[in-house]
Amino acid sequence: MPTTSPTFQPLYLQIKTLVEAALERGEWRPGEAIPSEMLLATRFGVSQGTVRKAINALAAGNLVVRRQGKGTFVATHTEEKASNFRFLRIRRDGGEEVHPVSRLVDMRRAKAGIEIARVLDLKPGAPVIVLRRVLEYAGEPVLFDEITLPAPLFRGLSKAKLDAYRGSMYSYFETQLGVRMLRAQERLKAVPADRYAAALLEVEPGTPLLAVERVTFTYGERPVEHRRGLCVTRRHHYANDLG
Amino acid sequence: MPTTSPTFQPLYLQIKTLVEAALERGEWRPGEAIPSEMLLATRFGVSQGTVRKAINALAAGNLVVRRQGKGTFVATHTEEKASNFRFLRIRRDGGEEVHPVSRLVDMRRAKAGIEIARVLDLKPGAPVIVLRRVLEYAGEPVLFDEITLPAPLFRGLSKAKLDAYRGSMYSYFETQLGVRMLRAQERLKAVPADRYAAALLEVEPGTPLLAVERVTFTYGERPVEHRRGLCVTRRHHYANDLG
DNA sequence: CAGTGGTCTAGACCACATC
DNA sequence: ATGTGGTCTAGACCACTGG
Repeated sequence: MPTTSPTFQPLYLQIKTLVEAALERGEWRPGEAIPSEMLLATRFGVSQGTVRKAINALAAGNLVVRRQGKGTFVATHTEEKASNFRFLRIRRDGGEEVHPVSRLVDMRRAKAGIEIARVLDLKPGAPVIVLRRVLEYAGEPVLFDEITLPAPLFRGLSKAKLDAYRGSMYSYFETQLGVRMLRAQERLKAVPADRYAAALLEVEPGTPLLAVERVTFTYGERPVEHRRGLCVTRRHHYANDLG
Repeated sequence: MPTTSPTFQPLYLQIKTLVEAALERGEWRPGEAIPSEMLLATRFGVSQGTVRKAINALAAGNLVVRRQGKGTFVATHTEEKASNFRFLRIRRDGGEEVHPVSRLVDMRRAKAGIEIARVLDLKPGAPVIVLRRVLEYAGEPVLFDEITLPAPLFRGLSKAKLDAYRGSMYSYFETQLGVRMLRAQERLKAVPADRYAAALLEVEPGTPLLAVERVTFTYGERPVEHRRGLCVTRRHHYANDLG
């Protein structure tokens, strides 16, 4: 029954919160099916229709994926078609889809600067891990990323293991470290290539590059990654749909 | 009752198509309320719940806006909060929201080149209107747009009228010319400023600029605008959310 | 075949806005 | 008080998947 009160929240949103909490606590793993609507309905003591609305809301936020006839599954970065597409917006100009390959440049431990600390909600000087990598499309270096992660959350990350892993970086974080990337904010600018990026991306210093700054969030809107990408847009672009 | 057939389409989607057609034919004007769910249900001979699903689908595509207790309204570019925000992703770095001001540079008639013709689904050489304008944030030129429109659809467009109009360009198109912008695709690159853009944007030639190429669609996925923007990203950025 | 999500209905009631 | 969209329920049936 609905809770009538000044801070009214519909029942299906309360159910949504409960299921979301179960997801966060790992009751079902990424890729696994969650219980059927009927089971959840009896578990929470509401009708199937109410559970349906709750799950639809979760599906709208890409926390779960519905598949008719099969069930509802915890979203994962592991099996997304061609292992990409939810967060990577860089495309070839022509249209032919090419799977980029990631090449890890280096990895080191560092302390959070004041800006990184602010966006990751850390104390300045907190330990972080900094990864650098290059994405190559058809052998051509296109994107240079510098990725900053809070060290405690990503304990156990090693260059060797990441190098050996087949699959996307977010897939690795999810399956090996238990950190799930759910949502991200990006800010784009145009900047000239510095000497270091120019060398890695095989362009002249000063070449205009697309700078993509990303903050990625996990459950509870907690920021867990900062990423700065520099992209050569000679034969590639950043695609965006405005609905 | 549902139509059982090999090309099955649920009833609510059929209703959605009917309402969409009514919107396109202008049965209700932008900003106006459409009939209540009950009225539409009797009109189409289905239950209120089915109409609800149809309208929810339209609302998800931003064709209509639902307002509890008031009704469902045809989406409009005229009253969107602060007259912007659905398509303009350029923001000040700081965060203080500043309303940009549009300054029309020139307007001329031309013939579609091969590329423009392709994206606007016209024949090469078809008549188009080309607008150029600068967007200023707090008096500072930030974005230079070159906007190409199919001439027949935008008959009656004049520089004087556009100059005099208070409100966004899409609001003008919608209220004065009956062309509604519903959806857009954007492609972003980083490019060096040419001399002309550099002068208008008050930067040095060669300065990296964010190039935003947009194709905008109206009902039926028909492209009706091509736009190329060049943006100074010294104190501004392009904001994007990845869900 | 049984089980899943998806659709459709009818009715009751709630929250919000307006008069 | 009335009318709007929003929630909740219960039940029936449909479409899809897999054994």
